[in-house]
Amino acid sequence: MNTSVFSTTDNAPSDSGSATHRAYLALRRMIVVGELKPGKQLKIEDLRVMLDTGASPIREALSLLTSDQLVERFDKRGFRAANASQENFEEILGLRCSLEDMALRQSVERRSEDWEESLVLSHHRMVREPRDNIEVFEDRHKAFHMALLANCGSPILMRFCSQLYDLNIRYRYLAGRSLNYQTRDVAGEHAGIMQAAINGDADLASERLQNHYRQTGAFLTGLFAGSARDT
Amino acid sequence: MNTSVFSTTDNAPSDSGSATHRAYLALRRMIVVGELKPGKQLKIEDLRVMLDTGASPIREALSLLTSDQLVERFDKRGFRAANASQENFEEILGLRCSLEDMALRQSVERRSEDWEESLVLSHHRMVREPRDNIEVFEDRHKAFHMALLANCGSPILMRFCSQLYDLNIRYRYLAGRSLNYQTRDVAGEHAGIMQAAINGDADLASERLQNHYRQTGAFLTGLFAGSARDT
DNA sequence: TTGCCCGGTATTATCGATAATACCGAGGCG
DNA sequence: CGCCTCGGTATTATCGATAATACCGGGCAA
Repeated sequence: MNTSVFSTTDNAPSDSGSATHRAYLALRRMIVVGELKPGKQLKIEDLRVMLDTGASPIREALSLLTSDQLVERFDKRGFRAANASQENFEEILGLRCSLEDMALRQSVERRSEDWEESLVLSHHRMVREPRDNIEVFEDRHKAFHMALLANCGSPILMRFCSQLYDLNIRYRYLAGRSLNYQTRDVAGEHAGIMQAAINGDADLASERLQNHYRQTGAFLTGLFAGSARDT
Repeated sequence: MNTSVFSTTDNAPSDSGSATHRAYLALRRMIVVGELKPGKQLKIEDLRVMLDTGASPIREALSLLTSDQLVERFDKRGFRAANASQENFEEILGLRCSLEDMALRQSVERRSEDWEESLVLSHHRMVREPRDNIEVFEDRHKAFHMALLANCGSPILMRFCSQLYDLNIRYRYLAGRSLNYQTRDVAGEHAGIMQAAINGDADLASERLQNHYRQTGAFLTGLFAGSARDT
């Protein structure tokens, strides 16, 4: 299936791959961006109609998403979109910081020209992308962050990071894409991380990366306080 | 499905759960213990006959195993048991050391009476178990190691560790259960780790745990050198 | 009135059949 | 002689129907 670790929205034409793969991508997108709300029962029949496909691909896609932790399965009682909670969010944030720290340091340690170039490239693609289509911008954003880690030489670790990234970004969407990017100089943060990485300064790069995440994290955690939860 | 993180062989009666769940457990077992060799094509039809069930449960089980990294999926070309390689093994070993270190330290930091008791208990169950049925002993062994980490408070991290454990133990089976346990005082190592954990000495516990893993790791790596690979 | 039991209904899990696709080998062409 | 093309065959992917199961509400009894 999706051998590539990144990409929430595959760039291949939408008719590509199997029905299962299409369903997988579509459902993942819907969950990540919050079209399917946390805890929501995912009824096969509904989804089948919604995506205009058979029940089997849906089932299989949901199974796949289960292991991405985006869907929970209850034996004989169907599937649900994964629940969201502050604890869960903080767990994800913490793990992400730890694992990405690890991956980033390895990436830097083994840095090469190719890697540096891929960084510059993915960074450029991100900044070039206008913000009017949030979803594709977020794709670029993920691509950039994954590129930072991609040189770590550990596919499994990459996979974990990618998963965590998706779990995390979901909270960003859930929180509504309100403020956040406004006051901070996010672009500057990105550039700073990249520079440190290219310069081979793992400590600095990692520190900047962690700050980058924790700031967004603190912001989101704040929202949890006075949140009108809708089920 | 399997909400419990551990347990390779579920202890519930074998007819429990859905056909999918049964297939999942059975296939996982077969792959982990090496009955299905790395790289082997997993033909739906064969497995269907072997496990005496329908094709759908098999497909779904294979999908699930895909995300456990025990099965690889090739779109339109079916499934295979995951490949094994020295790099892969070393990657797993390294990640395992890092992640379990993290989890163990958190566990120790938050230690409680309940947790200490669960340690003693799972340890006892392991040592009590005679070695004549390797598979159930390995279950106990895993249970013990997972119990060490279980107090870390991070389900996702636990899941990762569990996955890595399975991936790793597979190599142990692949290497043949030859020597290994002979010369070393494995029992002593286990007890030592547990003691340090209970005493709240995270550094010592982690160090012992790492040694525990790396020794087995070095042993297995050695085997890779003069190995007659059978495909 | 309150609690329990029993059907009806909705939904999932599973199966068997069909359609789509890839792999392999034989034969033809350059 | 080697390469390419064209079926034949094996295998997968998908569908539609059926069986199994859980959820909900009405009716009965205490």
